[in-house]
Amino acid sequence: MRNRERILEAASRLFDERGVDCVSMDAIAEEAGVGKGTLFRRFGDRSALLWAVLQESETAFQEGFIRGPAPLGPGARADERLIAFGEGLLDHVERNGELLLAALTGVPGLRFRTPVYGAYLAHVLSLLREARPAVDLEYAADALLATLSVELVMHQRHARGIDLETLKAGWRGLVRALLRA
Amino acid sequence: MRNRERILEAASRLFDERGVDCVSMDAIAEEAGVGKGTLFRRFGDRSALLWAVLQESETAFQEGFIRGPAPLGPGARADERLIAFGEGLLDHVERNGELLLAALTGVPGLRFRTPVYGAYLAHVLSLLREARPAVDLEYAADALLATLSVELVMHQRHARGIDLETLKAGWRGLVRALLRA
DNA sequence: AGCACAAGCGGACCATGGTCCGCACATGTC
DNA sequence: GACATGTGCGGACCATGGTCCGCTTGTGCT
Repeated sequence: MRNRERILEAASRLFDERGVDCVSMDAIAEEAGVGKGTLFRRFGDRSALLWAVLQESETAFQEGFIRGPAPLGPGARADERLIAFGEGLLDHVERNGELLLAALTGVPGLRFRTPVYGAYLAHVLSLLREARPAVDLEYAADALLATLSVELVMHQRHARGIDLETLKAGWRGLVRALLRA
Repeated sequence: MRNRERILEAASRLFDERGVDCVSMDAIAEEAGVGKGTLFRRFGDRSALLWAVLQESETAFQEGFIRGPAPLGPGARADERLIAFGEGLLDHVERNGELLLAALTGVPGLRFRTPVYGAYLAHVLSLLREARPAVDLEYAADALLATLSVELVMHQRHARGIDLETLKAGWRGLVRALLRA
């Protein structure tokens, strides 16, 4: 079905023009020239539509840490990879923050049920197992990911005005402190 | 104005009966015997109404770590107080999770703009300053609080089924690892 | 008491995410 | 070509959070 593409293009266009929060589902349907029902039949809900728009960029990031070049991908030490993962995720949020934030808003806890969170968690957990810090690894993995949550990072960047490099430095410090343990 | 009390009581009653998510603003207005406009004039929005319902319990918790007995309140070492703070917050979420979750859902980033977050942040930051770990203190404070976020804790407890004691143990381990640095 | 004024209340109204059903059209069969 | 069947589309409809305005009610002055 070509409708799916038309909808995603219409949505992207409107998001660029007006910002994600100012685009209603009705507006997307109209811009795409389809009925509103079609949007919801194809995507289920608003959040899923936003994920679909993000998918390309999300896949690229995941490819990067699963199969890409070191230090993000395999080949570097676990501590270096963990640092690179956080820095990469911060960059990803820098580029796609608005969309990510909107995609996670609404249903509470959605974030954790997403396959994306599963992939991140599995990755961080496997790096922690390799690095063997003296803490509960599962707990630490959630804790580290919480530090990189879109909501927090967006708040640090835009409400508090902390610059990206400072966040990356904070992340490096945190990871090193934890792995030293 | 006695309306405020009537509304809060009606809301609490309905929340207990049906669960927070199954109670609409219209239902609260009807139960309280007031117009819907009155709800919004008094509280501004749904989230603020929920905070008002929570206020007593929230204030008690904050009193506890600001002025209460050690180790939660003043008198213990910073590391012990930080551990007690996290355990106390976990207990608080255990008791009020549903309401807290609902109160934070909706507006993204609301969590961080709340005076509650400000109070927690200031507290954690001051304990960290006292404990002097070798990390960026502001970054670490946000990171620690992110670990205790209602959304994450509720997910760990109810979707993943991790028990409260395990979370507390994880928190203790995390804090000790960080302060060792 | 009668009147002028202010406060604040109620519920009609709006926007938006999400649902649902009748219909149009494409496809397959004779 | 005519007809049966199924897919999937559109937009009316619903629920809910939030807004707004006209009116009631209480207050103070004469």
